[in-house]
Amino acid sequence: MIDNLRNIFATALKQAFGDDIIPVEPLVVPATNPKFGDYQCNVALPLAKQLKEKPRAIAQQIIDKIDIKDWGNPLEIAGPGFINITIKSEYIAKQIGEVYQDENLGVSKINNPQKIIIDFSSPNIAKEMHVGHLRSTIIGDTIARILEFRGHDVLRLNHVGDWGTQFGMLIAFLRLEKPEVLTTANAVDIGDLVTLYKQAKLKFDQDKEFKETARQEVVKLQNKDPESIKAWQLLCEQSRKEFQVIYELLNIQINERGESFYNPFLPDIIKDLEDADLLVKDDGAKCVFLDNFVNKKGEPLPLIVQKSDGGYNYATTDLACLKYRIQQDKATTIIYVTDAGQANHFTQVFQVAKKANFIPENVKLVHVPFGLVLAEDGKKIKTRSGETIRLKDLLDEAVNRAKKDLENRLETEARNEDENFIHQVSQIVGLSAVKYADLSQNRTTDYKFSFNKMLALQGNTAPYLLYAYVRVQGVSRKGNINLENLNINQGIILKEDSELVLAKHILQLDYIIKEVEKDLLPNRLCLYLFELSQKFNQFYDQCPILQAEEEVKLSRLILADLTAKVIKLGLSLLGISVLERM
RNA sequence: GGGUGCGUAGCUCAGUUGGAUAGAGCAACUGCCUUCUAAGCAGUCGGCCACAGGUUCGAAUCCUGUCGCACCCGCCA
Repeated sequence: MIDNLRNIFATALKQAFGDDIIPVEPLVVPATNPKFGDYQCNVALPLAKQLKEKPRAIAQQIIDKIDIKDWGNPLEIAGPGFINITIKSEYIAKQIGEVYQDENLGVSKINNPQKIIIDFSSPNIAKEMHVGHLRSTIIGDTIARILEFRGHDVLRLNHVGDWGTQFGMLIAFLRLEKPEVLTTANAVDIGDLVTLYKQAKLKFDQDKEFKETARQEVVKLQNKDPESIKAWQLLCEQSRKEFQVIYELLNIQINERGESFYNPFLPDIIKDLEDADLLVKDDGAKCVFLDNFVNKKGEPLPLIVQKSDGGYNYATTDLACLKYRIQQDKATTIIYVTDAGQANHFTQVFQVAKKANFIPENVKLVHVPFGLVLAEDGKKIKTRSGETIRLKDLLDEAVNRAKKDLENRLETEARNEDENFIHQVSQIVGLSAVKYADLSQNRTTDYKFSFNKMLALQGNTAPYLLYAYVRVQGVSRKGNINLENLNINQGIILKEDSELVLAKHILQLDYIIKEVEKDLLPNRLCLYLFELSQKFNQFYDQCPILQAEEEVKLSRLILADLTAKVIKLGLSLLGISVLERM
């Protein structure tokens, strides 16, 4: 819809002022206020300077070139020179019919699909996933789903922390304390592993002799000592299984390709940087000096790519990663979903990669940063004893609370439901509440985590959206109507205000999805779905469906069913499933 | 000290990239269930958009400065 309008206005602009006109983007946007119509074109104001004419006169000349009678009411010039566009309700009705029959609900596929890598989640081996991994995991997943839906070729990569000095430490410790862990699968669970890790760290910091053993263990690992590699693989396997539990709970698809994958390519990176004349030895470490990054004294800051002991660090891995993803995976867009604290790191790595000519013109590197999850008091989220909260515990609590809410409601409403129903509903409500609460915030800022707010049945929450969907299914059950078999041929009738408002909102799905694809802000999709649910509830309140006369009833059923379809699609893009009853 | 981000209603947050009288939700208060799930709807109350300048037809949005908060800053990731 909006694309059509933009084309119409672009053509009109050229007809009125010639091809040389410098276009102002965007040409058409949804109206900021319903009283200004459905869409508006604001270009006359900025063009005033360029054309040396009055804005209202410019607006008039644009209007004169537009033939509107098929789809809109006469265009109006308002205020200093805004052009207000109102779409005829017959045209809206026609569009609704088309969207209803389109399997993608009017969202077109992209013309030039890209190969996109999304790097997200990325927990560390031998550690448990905690709240900190929540945002990366679900934001990354949502972005992947949206880009896939638009037709891109998406590769989801889990850049797990599966390498580094800490493994030497852990393996050395286990050799002493729990050797069976290193030779048998499933000898400990992850919780114990985390405890052992902490003990190892303690010993590492206190015991000089142990520290040396740990160092030697790193060397053995790096030299591919079979016994050490075997131990390392067992540890990874153990963690992997634990991650999988979370991913299945959250319905996350992701391919593991950890840091260790890039080990063989690290020496080449140093060589590349050397060949590009970028490498400088400083204090024994090999570095690349950066532009626009200075230390306290105003001297350029280095990016260290090889430590003085010969070891590589994460900057090196990230460079190898970039090179591999571009050359081997043929990625044209690479997206990193990490916390905002790593913004500096990525600017630095991207800068060096560009200097080293790793990044061709057509490749886009995108850091998608997000803020922290805070406790309700605005401080860092922690358990009472001051430890980080395990992601598993957090999700379990959400589900348990959802279950309690449900059981309370069943009691007050004197409803009887079986165990299976209660389990399924609380599972979906609890998990979707956590996901939705996160995704509905603008990801760039920190947000306060509140079970009460996310599980609330009113407001911009998952349960509110789920309920709107359930209401439609309720109508179909009550009326004994199969929504799959509605006869669309009769056409849609939009007479009541709330019908028209709902219909117009449905038609914006296409625009919203494209906006989210562009700026990678899932909260905009959430807001759209929330407003959709609100508009549906208003319609539901004001327009009886089943009691209406036959033609109107069919039309309203289609509108309700289409709303449900949009909610279902929208939520699926957020990684959330719907319920038939709740 | 330098860098980045943030500061919007009592609370939690939007604000479509510079557009019209700044919007939601929660909380508080008032109405609406013999009618498709009231888990809803309608309404009232609530603002110096941190502060001060500047840019222009027009600023919560862009620039400069000040204050406050958070995060990052050479061999961890």
